[in-house]
Amino acid sequence: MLKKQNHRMTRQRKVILEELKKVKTHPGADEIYAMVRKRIPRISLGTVYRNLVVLSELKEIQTIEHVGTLKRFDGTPENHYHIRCVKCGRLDDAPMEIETYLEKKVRRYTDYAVVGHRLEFIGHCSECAKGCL
Amino acid sequence: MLKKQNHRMTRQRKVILEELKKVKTHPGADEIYAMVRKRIPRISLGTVYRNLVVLSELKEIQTIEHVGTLKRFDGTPENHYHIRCVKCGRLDDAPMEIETYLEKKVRRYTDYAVVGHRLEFIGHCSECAKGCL
DNA sequence: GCTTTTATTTTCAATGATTATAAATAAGCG
DNA sequence: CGCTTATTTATAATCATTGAAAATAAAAGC
Repeated sequence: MLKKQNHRMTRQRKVILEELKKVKTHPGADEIYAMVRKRIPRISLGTVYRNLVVLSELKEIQTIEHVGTLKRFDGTPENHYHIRCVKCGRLDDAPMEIETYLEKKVRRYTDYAVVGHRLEFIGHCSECAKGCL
Repeated sequence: MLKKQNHRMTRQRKVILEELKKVKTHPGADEIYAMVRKRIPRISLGTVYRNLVVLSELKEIQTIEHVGTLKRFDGTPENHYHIRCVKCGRLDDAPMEIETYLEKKVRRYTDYAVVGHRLEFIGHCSECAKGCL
C-alpha cells in the first residue's frame, strides 16, 4: 500500500481496513467499531471515524454517501450501484454495470460540470418480501 | 388539499408548505425554519421537522434522502433526479427525465422486489466552476 | 357562537452520529 | 537507539433530529 504521503500504517488502521475488506456487507462506523474491537479492545470510536476518512481519501475503501440515516462504508473502492431494503435498511451491491451514458445525457442540458453520479435502488429484500404476503 | 385523514390545517403547517413551494431550491429543515420564522417568529424547530414529515406522508412535498450531511426538502413531490455541487453543496433538479428502464435492468439479476430508484449527479455548479480556472 | 375533543404547538431536554481537543503514544526516519 | 510528528486515546463538544409534558387551537357538534 502506498502510504507514503505522510501516512503511517498503524495497527488500528490496518485492522480497520482488514475487517472491512473481510465482509461483503456495508457496515456503518459503529458496526466497524464493534468488529475491530474484538481485535483491539481499547480502540476508540474516533479512531475508527478518522481512519475511514483517511482510507477513503487513499481510495482503499469507499464511503457510501447515505440514503438511510447514517453513512455506510464499502470495502471495494470501485464505483458501483447499491440497492437498499426499505424495511430493514439492508444494503447490497446492485448487480448492474455503471451506466456512463447517464452523465452524457444530463450534460446536454445542465451548466454543471458533471463529474459523477450515484444511483441507488429501493426495494424489499428477499427476507422482508416474505412478510409482505 | 385533502387533509381529511385526521390532519388539521394549522397556520404553521400552511406557512411551511407555502414557503417551501415558493422557492426553487431544496432547503434543509434549518433553512425552512428561518424562512418560516419571518412570518411566524415564535414557531419552534420541532414543529418544522414534524410538519415536513407529515407533508411528505401526504405527498404534498418530498424529502430528498440526502447525500450531503443533512436532509434536504423539495417542494415538488414528483420523483426527479438531482445534481449536487461538490464544492458548495448546492442542490438543483437535474434536467432529465426518469429512466424507468434502469429498474427493469436491475430486476433481471436481483432477488429484491425493486420499487424505485434514486439518481444523483455530482459536479461543480457554474459558480464554483469559475474558481477552478 | 360556544363546547368539546384531540391533533398540534411550544418549550426544553434527550438522543445519536460525528467531530474536535489535549495529552500520551508509537511509526518510521536517520 | 533517538527524534519527529502523525496518530491514538479519552473525553467533551457539536449538530441534526426526536421525544415528552403541558398549553393551545382546529374542526366537529350543539
